[in-house]
Amino acid sequence: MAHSSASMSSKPSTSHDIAQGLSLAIHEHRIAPGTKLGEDELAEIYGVSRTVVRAALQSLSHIQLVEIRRNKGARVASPSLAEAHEVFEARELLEPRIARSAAARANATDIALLERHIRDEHAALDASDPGRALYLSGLFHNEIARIADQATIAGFVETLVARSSLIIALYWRHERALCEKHAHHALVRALADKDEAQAEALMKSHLVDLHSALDLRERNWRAGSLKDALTQ
Amino acid sequence: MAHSSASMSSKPSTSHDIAQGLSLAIHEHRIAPGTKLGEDELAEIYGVSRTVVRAALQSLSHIQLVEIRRNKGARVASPSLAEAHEVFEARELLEPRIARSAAARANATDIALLERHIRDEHAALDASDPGRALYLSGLFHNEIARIADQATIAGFVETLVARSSLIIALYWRHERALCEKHAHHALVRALADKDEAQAEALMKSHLVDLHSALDLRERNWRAGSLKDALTQ
DNA sequence: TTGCCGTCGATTGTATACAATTTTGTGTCC
DNA sequence: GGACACAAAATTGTATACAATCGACGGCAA
Repeated sequence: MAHSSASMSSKPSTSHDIAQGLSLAIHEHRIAPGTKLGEDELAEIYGVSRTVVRAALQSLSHIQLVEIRRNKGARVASPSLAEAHEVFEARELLEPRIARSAAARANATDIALLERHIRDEHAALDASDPGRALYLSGLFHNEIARIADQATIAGFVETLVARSSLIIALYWRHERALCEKHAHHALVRALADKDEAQAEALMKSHLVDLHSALDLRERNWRAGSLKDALTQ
Repeated sequence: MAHSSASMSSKPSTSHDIAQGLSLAIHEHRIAPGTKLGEDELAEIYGVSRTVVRAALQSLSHIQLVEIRRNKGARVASPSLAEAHEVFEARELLEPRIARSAAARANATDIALLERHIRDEHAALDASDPGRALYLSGLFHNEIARIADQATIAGFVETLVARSSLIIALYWRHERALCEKHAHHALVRALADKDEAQAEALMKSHLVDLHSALDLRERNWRAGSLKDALTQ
């Protein structure tokens, strides 16, 4: 149940742990897109050999959270604007369908879990931790995909949500407030009512909103210190 | 340009080469679902160390062509019937949309390439090489996704096509002949005519045909010798 | 015979050592 | 002062060595 971040010298982290830790740090915007992820550096931080770190980085590169170039090492991915639009187009294609299936299958336990996610998200926002709120918001979408019981598409959604986190870090318009509170809540209502058409429509419009909230100008930030972000 | 299969002792294969070689062998049904892929075995075959083989296997596990279980090694994936239906449902969702985009963007070069694919496929069938024909048929779908210029969805399609090859190995009804000749040819015509609606409809019905040609009973085969398949 | 348990062999997981490549720094020449 | 060339350092790629785990075989007791 522990967050299993770095600096836990007691347990010998596996490559999965490391991938999870890096993924969380990227999701919560503690590591910026474009940051170099040196193998020795990570090996030292997590107290393992480069072998394990390499496995973790390869794993993350497959879901395009990091970009590995031969003999050049790994960096946190930095999606172009074109890629950003592609990702949201893909989400607009997949997730409404998933929401429909989820509405047909959701039970009381699922609904309770989703409501809990929303509560946690609000708590994170109140605690001025927008990074964590964003991460939980992503989990919310993943959870709906899981409820739909279509592991294949759910896997795709997971990678799209992950990449969305990078995209938001790069292209989000800060002027526009987080309107997700209402969208997510309404979606859960539709799922609870088993209203498939409504769930599909709400998901679609929610994603279109997100997509239109991207900034078409230039990217916002870069780089950042790695060890600080990972060792809390 | 070489096929870069195994037994080419001249070039020091990279992990990408090995993943490609294994992938091709699986696509062409020279390696059956469920086959054990021992690290030492592959390392010897390709003349590299286990390090490189492990990287290749991990790579293939991410697209679910092989299944890696901790301390148990890697096997060629063996999708369940439920997974099989999931894969085709996902394809029915993604590929018609992709076909529509491809119709809007296809140029003369693209059409020529697709027609060449179809010719190669026929040639393979005439040469009684159904494995290669199946592989080329998969390439055909990948190529359409590439033409649509949506790298993200194209990547998804690629993994779905790959898994479809496993599914066909396990659940294909042999009684039903390869009806793909007409379907693929008609699809290319629609793309050449830039008839988006027709392309979308044809792709959808083509996939539904494939899906309905799956055998709901039990799996067909298993195991098989590895070195023979890889060393030609 | 059947079931259990311990040892042994085989296979995978991890760490370390070495080779190859890229990057960085420095000195020289124009 | 700037550009090029070369050398040194740092980083990644690959191979090998060692540790841990799993599975099979065989002995022993019930």
